[in-house]
Amino acid sequence: MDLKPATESSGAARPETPLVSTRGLLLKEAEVLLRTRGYAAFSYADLSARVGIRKASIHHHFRTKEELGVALIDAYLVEFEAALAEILKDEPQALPRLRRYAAFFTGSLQDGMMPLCGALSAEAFALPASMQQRVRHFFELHLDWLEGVLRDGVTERALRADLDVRRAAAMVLSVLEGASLVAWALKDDAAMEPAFEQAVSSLKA
Amino acid sequence: MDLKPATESSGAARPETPLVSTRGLLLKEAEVLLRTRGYAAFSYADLSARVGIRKASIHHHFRTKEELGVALIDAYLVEFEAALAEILKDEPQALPRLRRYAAFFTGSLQDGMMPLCGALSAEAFALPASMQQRVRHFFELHLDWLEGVLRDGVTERALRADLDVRRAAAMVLSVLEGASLVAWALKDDAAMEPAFEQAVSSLKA
DNA sequence: ACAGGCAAACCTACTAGTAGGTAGGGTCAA
DNA sequence: TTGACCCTACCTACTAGTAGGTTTGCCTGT
Repeated sequence: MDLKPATESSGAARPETPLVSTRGLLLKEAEVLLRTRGYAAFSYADLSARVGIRKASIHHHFRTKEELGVALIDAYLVEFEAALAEILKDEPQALPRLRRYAAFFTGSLQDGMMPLCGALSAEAFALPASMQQRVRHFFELHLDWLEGVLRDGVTERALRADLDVRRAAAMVLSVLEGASLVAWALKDDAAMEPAFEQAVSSLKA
Repeated sequence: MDLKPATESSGAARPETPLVSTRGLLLKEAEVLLRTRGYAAFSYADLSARVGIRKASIHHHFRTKEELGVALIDAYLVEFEAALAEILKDEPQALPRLRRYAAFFTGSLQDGMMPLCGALSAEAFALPASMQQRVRHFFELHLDWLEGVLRDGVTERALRADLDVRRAAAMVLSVLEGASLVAWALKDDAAMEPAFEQAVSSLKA
């Protein structure tokens, strides 16, 4: 169904990998559903309607819903780690790094979605163990990255010398996840950035 | 099934309201399910198993799941408003008031539950409209109350004179909801209170 | 160069199980 | 005798997942 731009000009080009793989489409649409409705509240029927293949065909790519969920988080995690690394490369200073980090959360909301792990956390207890484990790993990744950024900020004297970087990292992550949650429920993200800036002001030297 | 302590000593006492009404039990157990699994992921079957009446009998008390959900939030809201009023009565100062407020969130986690509206917010989009509306109202109640406490804190000179109280209120709510979410996913609430204190330190005079 | 094999990808048609909800009847206290 | 409360038995809609067949295109042997 229209995935290939025209019916054929066969011969010349490499034919194998399509521009967007069905698997990739499934992951993308499943992510949208997960980040708007939650894991329990989205179904293979929803997903099949969005992607344009039959429900049963999803099972060809992901044997179970759990496997889809796990693949989804794993794919997201890879992208996210790359994005975090890029921030470190682009921005030398702690405060601009934190603002770029915060932009992930504000950007999600502007796209009409919850942050992935924020969406998953609330129903963590009802999730398959393999997914719970990945959500935990994801948060620990955030906390480790933030801790590093904050530590650099202290040595660079942009942040308070007496800062407990682990606790401060937990605070930054919390305020952004929480602000996302509140903004999502209120359908109003105006308060997100100010809340973040207010919280970060407690870290400054 | 044992709801009434003994078979009867009829006559003397007012017999009408049993010590724990089935309706009350349903609300209580539904709240636990909602705050641990989420709205979509708990069922009338789960609830009936916990309360000890048949699934169909739940419909005698709550015609629909939505009606149960609404009643649950409304009941919670009444209790919560009373608790907030009591803080204002007991504690004259802003910072102790905020700490008592934060204790609602840490207390929830220690009881093994998410805060009610934190649990609901993530799947807000998938909720019936009547419940979405009440979640919004609940957050606005929080924000209004916090705003008042912070404003008093400013006049009492415990908090910074230049504080934007509305933004600061959003920050306090966010950090607590977010810290709950992270603690819930990590199954570790040790970082909650430090994160809160760190955030609040940005408000102090 | 063409036949045959093969596997990826998708389909229709189905399953068992569970979701929320309904119909109607029994019990018992006021 | 009414009505609150709870029951058994049932309904329809939908869930994730399965069985088995069709299409498509690449790879290989002759």
